[in-house]
Amino acid sequence: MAIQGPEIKFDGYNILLNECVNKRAIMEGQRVHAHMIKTCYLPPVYLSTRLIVLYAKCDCLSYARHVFDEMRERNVVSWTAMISGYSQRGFAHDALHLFVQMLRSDTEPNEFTFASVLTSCTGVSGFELGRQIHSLIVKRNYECHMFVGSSLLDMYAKAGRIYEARGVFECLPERDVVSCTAIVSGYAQLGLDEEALELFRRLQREGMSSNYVTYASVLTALSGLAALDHGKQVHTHVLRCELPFYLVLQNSLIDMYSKCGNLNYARKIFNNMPERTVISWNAILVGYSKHGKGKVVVELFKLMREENKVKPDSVTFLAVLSGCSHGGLEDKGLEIFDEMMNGGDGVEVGIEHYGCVVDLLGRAGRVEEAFALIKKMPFEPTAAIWGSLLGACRVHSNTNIGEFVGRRLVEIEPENAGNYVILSNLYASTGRWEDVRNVRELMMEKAVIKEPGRSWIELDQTLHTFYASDRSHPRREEVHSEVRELLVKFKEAGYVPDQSCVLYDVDEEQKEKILLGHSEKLALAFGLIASSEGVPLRVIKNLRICVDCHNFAKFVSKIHGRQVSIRDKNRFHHIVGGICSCGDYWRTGLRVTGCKMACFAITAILLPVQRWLSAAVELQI
DNA sequence: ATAGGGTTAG
Repeated sequence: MAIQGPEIKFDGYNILLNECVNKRAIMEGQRVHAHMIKTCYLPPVYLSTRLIVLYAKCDCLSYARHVFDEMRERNVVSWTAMISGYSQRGFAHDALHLFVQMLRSDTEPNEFTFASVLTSCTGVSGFELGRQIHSLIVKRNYECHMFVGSSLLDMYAKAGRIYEARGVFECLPERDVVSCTAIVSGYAQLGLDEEALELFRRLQREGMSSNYVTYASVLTALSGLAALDHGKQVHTHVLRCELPFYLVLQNSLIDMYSKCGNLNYARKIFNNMPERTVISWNAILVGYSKHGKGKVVVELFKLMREENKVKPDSVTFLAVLSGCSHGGLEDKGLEIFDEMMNGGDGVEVGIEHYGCVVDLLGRAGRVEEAFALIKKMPFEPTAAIWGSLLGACRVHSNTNIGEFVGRRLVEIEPENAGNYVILSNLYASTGRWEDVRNVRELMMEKAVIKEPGRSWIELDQTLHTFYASDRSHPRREEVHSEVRELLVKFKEAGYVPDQSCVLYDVDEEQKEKILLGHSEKLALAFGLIASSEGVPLRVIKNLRICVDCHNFAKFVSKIHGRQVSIRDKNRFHHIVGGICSCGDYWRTGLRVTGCKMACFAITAILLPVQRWLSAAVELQI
């Protein structure tokens, strides 16, 4: 590009800068900038604003800010350009700070400003501020503006206030792909998977259009439910649509297939990708890690480093470390952690990484070392980290450290009933009945049960959901009598109920009844009666599976010759012939009984027409 | 001249 001379007019600069913005040509932009400074002492507001946009888009925020600070006057557009520069690059604090300064300077924000600044109010911490900004928006009558509305509802959703988000959405006079996607993904990101899918289906019926972002969100919800058949439907559908940014969808599909228990599909998609981002690698690594395939995780990670096209990030290390932990590769995990500590790949060691290593050491029975690591790490240990160590103390019967950790946990996380259970079982194992009573009393006083236990199984494209002691399923009578029959059969084969996870202080018989009501037993029993012999059973559980149900599942696999896979909150358990891929190591889960019941069935994610189309296409993987 | 939704981890 040739710059003619000092006689060039302002609109000439404008055209040049416009080109630079479109091409993200930072070098050329800087030349134009330098030329401008030479020819005019202070450029007009709109030219400086163009420069701000250019620098912000090219990730040179400090240059952008410099231009902004040097401006002799600013208008709403220049303020907004700078604020959205910060917002889009993730500098939420700077964006908000500047927004407040803008208000102080008596510049009236417009719909562009609000849409942009709300992006920086994400998370629970930004929520209060977000609400204040909401009131400004209401006063200025921007609430029904499509861009502002989508941003606003997204802010509420990300702060966990889904009802407020839905309220904003319902008030929008018009809807488009973005606002619809925002609300669907809001539900999905909060783990309200059925709600997300139900809303998606309703909006589809009402004529919403979808793009790759929409399908990515739908796949998130399907991953959460492990709804494999529906996931395949969406897969065939997006293949037919030939959507742009297919890479993002491939990332989602890798995650979906691995969370639905189908690692082979996930791997095929990964292998066939023409290009991969760090998210693609992370998704497949996490997949293998959750399935306990530590060796594959390590091999893939090696490949990733050798290929050297994509840099590992902190999530990569999380996946690799937890892969080593679940796969029983302690030494390899420690080696990788060492490399991290020595700054090998330039990834900062975060508290989550320490958490993985604590888990890994604890699992290997190296409880003292795990404890020592917690004490010397430069972070305040979280409840999750103490909890992981407590689990290790339980498995490896380390009463000394266990007692210390248990007391600590009960202090910092008094609402979590699971902690009291482990602590009291620990006391019980050494005959300290007085302490057992005290802990139980404390539990009754302080603990709250947050999430009811729940399991589901997918058969013939329908998700059958069971809550603890469920009596709502249409075939409940059959299911319950099947569980009772299984109990008798399994006992003859050597099954002994393990009551250590039962919270309540009741007699043996009562405890056995509670155990039998556990939702995964109901789902397994239903799977046995509702599917043909030899069909593998795939059960998903929202919490961690308990020792007893794990054992029960082993008997299902052994006596009935079924492959059983159970995905719990933490990982997959693949059980064949009575042996589980997890090697019988996990932290105890918390059970709840007598809660509300429901039976949720979705039979199709896409509209009938699209379903018919999908059925005609073979999956191209 | 300035604007909104998404994919991995926790």
